[in-house]
Amino acid sequence: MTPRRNDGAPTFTEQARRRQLVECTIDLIAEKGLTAASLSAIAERAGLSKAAVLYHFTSKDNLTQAAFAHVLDAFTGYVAACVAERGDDPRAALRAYVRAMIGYQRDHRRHVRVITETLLDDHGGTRFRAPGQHDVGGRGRALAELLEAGQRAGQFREFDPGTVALAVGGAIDGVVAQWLADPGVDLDAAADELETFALRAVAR
Amino acid sequence: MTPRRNDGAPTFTEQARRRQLVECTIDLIAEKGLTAASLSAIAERAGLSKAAVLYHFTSKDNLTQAAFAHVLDAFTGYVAACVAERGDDPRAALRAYVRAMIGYQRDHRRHVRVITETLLDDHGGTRFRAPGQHDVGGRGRALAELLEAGQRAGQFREFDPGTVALAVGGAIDGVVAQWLADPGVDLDAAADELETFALRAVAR
DNA sequence: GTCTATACAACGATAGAC
DNA sequence: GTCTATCGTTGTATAGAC
Repeated sequence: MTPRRNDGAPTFTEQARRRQLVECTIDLIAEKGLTAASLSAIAERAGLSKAAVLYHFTSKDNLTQAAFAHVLDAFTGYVAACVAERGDDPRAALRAYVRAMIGYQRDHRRHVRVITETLLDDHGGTRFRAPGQHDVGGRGRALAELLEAGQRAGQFREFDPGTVALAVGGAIDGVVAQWLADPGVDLDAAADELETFALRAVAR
Repeated sequence: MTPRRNDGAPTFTEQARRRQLVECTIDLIAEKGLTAASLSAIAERAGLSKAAVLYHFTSKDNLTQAAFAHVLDAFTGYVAACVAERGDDPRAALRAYVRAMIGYQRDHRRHVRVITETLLDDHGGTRFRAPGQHDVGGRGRALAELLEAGQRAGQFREFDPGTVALAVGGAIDGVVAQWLADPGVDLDAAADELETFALRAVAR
């Protein structure tokens, strides 16, 4: 009965509708926040009824998670590609990571808003994660492995890669969060600062 | 009419009721999260009706902000006191800051939960702040001034104190957030790691 | 398979009686 | 000062048209 179980053979219209609804949801969350992006508002923008939305997505949470995944995939994909380009040199890779993280968020404010809003929606637990720490798709581990590779290459000092990865990710999030709250700050200058900050912290 | 304007001469019962309601709110948020801490639930625990709660606090947001302020004051007070003890030596002060930030959050999980839950409640804007960055009471600036003092004393390298303060605060938040999500991690070991991480990053 | 229509409980908020 | 009664809106569930 429920078409969401029919993952093996999704209809054309089903696929198109899901994409459209995800798009509307992203727009609405970016514009007015998660709570203001009610099912009614999403349905109205998409031109259907509330119940029609719940036909394609079992719940509001289901829909917002789909929008979240869509946006996060683009984010992690971009960062991973940037880092992979400089995969040979650990120091360059770390710099590329910092620049990619900040550059993407600078250029995609609405996507960032969706990520934070969705992440911060309490999923019934204490599991609060800032954007830099979320381990969807193993991206949280990517930085830790980058750091570990640098240690093996003898370019970074001794430390626990997992903990330092959290620290570096958190440092980036902290600076970006400030920029989100007050776009007047010079994010590119902060990125430079952050680059040397991270390199100094892990250097031998 | 509304007693909340009457700040000059609050009734005894008024003060007591407000304190009681704030206490109930803190407990409920810590136990079940912000959304689950509905006005009905708070009223039930306090032994009054929903509307009676809204008499003492104009809105739910008003009440949760009061609980937030109450809890945050204790937090910032503790950290400020710890740092002031080592105010003479910038390096010791920075270490004290890191230890105090982590130590308090380790020992007061329920308070931390209230802070994050309240902070994350979207107040209609993009103003997302992680616990370490919030500038209530000028605590956000405290770290920046600490760093600046270290520069003047010639013990820290050249950098923008504001940006690096955000980075250090974010690094702490990142590690603590991971511990909140998975209490299995050794937070004390992470604190050691974070101490040298921060010192290395700002050293000449 | 896709959708409209309708109903429901719970929420935050308000007005007004006592 | 505290309560009851009520309102509009939210997310969700079900029935049934096409």
